[in-house]
Amino acid sequence: MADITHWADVIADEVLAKGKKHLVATGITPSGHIHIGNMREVVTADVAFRALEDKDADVEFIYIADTYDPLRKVYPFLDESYAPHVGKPLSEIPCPCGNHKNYSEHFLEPFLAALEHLGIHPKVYRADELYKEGVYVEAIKQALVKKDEIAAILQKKSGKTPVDTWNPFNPICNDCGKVNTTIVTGFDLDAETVDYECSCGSKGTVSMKGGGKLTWRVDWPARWKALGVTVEPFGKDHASRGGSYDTGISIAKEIFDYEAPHPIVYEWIMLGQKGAMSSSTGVVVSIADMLKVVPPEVLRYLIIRTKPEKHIRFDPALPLLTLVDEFERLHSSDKATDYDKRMIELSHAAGLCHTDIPFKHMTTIYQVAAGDFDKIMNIVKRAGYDTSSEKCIRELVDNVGNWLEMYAPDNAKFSVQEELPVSTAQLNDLQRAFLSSFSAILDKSGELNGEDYHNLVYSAKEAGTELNIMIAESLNVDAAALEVNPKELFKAIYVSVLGQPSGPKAGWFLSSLEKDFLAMRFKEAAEYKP
RNA sequence: GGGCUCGUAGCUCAGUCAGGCAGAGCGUCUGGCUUUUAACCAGACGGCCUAGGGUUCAAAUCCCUACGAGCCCGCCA
Repeated sequence: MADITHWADVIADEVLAKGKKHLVATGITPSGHIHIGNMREVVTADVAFRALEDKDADVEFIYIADTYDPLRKVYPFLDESYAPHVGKPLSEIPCPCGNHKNYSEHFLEPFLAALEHLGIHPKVYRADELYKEGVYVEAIKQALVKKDEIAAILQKKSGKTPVDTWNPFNPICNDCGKVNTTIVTGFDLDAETVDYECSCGSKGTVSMKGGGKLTWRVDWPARWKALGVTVEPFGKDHASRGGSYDTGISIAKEIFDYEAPHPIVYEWIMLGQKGAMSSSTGVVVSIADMLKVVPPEVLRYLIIRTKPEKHIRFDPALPLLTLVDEFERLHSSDKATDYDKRMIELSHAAGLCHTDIPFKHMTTIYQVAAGDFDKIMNIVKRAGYDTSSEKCIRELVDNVGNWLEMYAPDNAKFSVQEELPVSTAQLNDLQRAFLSSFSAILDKSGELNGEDYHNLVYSAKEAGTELNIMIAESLNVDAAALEVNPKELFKAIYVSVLGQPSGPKAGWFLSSLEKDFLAMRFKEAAEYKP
């Protein structure tokens, strides 16, 4: 298929058909750890933003943290001391670790840091500040005045009859501090105040500036109007008929006289085989954890390669490596199509450095070197990779080390066995003859580099070499009749050292180990009879 | 009880909007690299496009129905 347009560019075209000036908005409630499911929203918004920029639209990009939402419950990661705070706005609750200004900042700070790494730079707003600054005052007034109209819209669209004390505005109780336990008893448009009664027994008056918030379904369209939002991605939870986007369209138009933003509905990210990512089920991979393991561009690519309305199946184990691989190939491929190039372009996160060492390959180097950076650098140099930027290599090494520790499946790991592996019992006579001869040669030779080792192993099959003659003698056959398959020899090496039939490139691998250790180990293996 | 999205090679997915020969990567297999088994290169294998019906000269693509997967609304309006 020729001329495949990336979804971001399709969206940009659709949006541009409506006008030239745009505001892309995204918002997340920082009620808990912000995970890579949430990341989809932000990356989706950023990609739409970039696509619009590329088409010379007059476009801005904002992120609104819903810091004024109430704490819904005591989440599993919170202790019971949070029970009295349930119902209070997140921005008014103490920080779990004590190092941040409040509860929402605790979760927001690492997330904003992650955004930087991902090359996403929206203008950041906090809902509590917007309310306190009075940005919502006009909307609150209209909502209070048109309360019944709003109720009618909600009833018609979502099919639910509101209770008679319902009000689009929820005052924050002056005494108990909760936002979901109050009812509105009156308001004064000139003084910009609202009267309330709270289930805690308190009665009082609050300001429209920071004294309460609009209920979510009204808050959202009010925000569109107040800030001028024209494009916004949101999860499918808001997207169904009767859902908050659906009611938002009507409320925006009929109450606030505003056209709802262009929707970008996205699906959830499924974690491995475990189902949807969700804080409540504990199926979560935080963005911070992912950034320890892969470059930010790969995370962007994960989101970008899939259309928003499709699930993304994400598995941080081996499939993640495949993803990294795919990205690296695409990045350096000269066969990339325009579509591929566009994806790479959109994946780009500024200020990053690249090495030409494949991630997958580094997992081997890392384990051969047992994580020792100097050894890793030696191996990398010997292999002829670009070592001009040690910093880049170190970043890669850190990622790989974390991946091995956090997500690598056992079959991707190997380790040099302390004791002779029992599987050496399976070695055949040729393999034993090879190992004992190999060991003897190692004993009397000087230091060998990777290539030496490599050549030495292959010399076994060439008539007239020392190793070839020794093997023939050991097997008591004529050297001319000796047939040697190097594959078998390599297998013998891996089994003796790692206890498994395959392993990393033999030359480098052996040269990274102590020669004396190898000589002894191969001798033991050759003689081992259970 | 309603609604939304998805279903294409062993795996992950493009292609569906705008109908025109069934695609890519990974994996597997084979071969090459005068031979670094997790490097690299080339090739091959691999499909009832979930199923059934309809529209059409022509359907993975549009329409209807069923099945499967995931999710949402109804509770916090």
